[in-house]
Amino acid sequence: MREEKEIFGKYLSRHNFRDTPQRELILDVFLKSKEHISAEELYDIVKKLDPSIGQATVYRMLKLLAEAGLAREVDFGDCVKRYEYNYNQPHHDHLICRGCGKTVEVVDDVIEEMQKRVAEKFGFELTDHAMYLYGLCENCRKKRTNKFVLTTYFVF
Amino acid sequence: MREEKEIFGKYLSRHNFRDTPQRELILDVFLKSKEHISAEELYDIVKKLDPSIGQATVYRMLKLLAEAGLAREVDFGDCVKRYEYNYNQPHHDHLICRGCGKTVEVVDDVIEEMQKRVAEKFGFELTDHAMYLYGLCENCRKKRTNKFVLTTYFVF
DNA sequence: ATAATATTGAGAATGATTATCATTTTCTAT
DNA sequence: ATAGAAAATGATAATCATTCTCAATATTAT
Repeated sequence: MREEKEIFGKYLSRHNFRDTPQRELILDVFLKSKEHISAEELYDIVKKLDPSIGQATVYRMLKLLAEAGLAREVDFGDCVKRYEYNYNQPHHDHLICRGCGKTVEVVDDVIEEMQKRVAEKFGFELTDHAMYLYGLCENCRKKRTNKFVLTTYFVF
Repeated sequence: MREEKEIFGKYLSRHNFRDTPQRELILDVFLKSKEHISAEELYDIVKKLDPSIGQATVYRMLKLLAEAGLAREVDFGDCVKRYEYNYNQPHHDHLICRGCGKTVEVVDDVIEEMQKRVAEKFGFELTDHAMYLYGLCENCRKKRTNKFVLTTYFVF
């Protein structure tokens, strides 16, 4: 936590950006937040602690955090940008349940390696990737079996 | 082309949806379109052929096509829904150049298999996935090398 | 043909995000 | 410490893709 603040502080001074109480508060809240927080969700928490903070500042701050390498943008396909803590965290992708929305962080070295090779096969140098695996978790599979044995579309 | 229209026709009658000239025109244009077309792009073509067609109809039609299995939704991360032709097309993912936006359709059996296994490892039954590999194509790499030898961020 | 119902087009509404801009705050050089 | 330059803020308007609403129209089964 202290370390992250230092990193952010260095990022600010390196870019001639300024250290403000708003940024400090938002950083605090972000570091304590649960994974995959959206700007709106973060703003809801922040404004309880300081109602004078505007939501534009929260949006701006999340962008800064991503640029500083402390946050990573994730997109579960609903067109809402979510941010997860990214400092000293190993890279991972996401497994998401189509039934209940539960997410699991996953990583597989073979996949990572093959991605690099596929890119190279087409003359690309891989910079990054987005991989989201969608499925049904155990619970939701049980629900489906009981209620809709013949259903082919998963609509709960 | 005839086959796709039949499939769509069956889809309509199966759901008690109606066959309208608007739907026929939009289907025609979609089938002739190049890959990864957005609703807006499709609408631009359609309205040249029949200016009386509203854009809501195009949006509605793309949703129908996806439900009928003729189109597949793809999302390159810019929050614009794009649709690609999906009938009798083998599944594939996308490799996208961060420099110029060029896309390549790719598929790798090892990755596909490992995705299934990863999901199973966590008790999930994989239903589908989204995988986008981002990188720099050969051309854009050359540009970068020439102009910004020491740059670590790829901003063209 | 008719009735029932689906579809349409225009425009309003939405929802997340960004831009604008006057005001306030921070930093740096004195 | 303080002034002056530059950056940040908050309120609000704007944006953009998409969806909704609804009255008018078109399609289909009878």
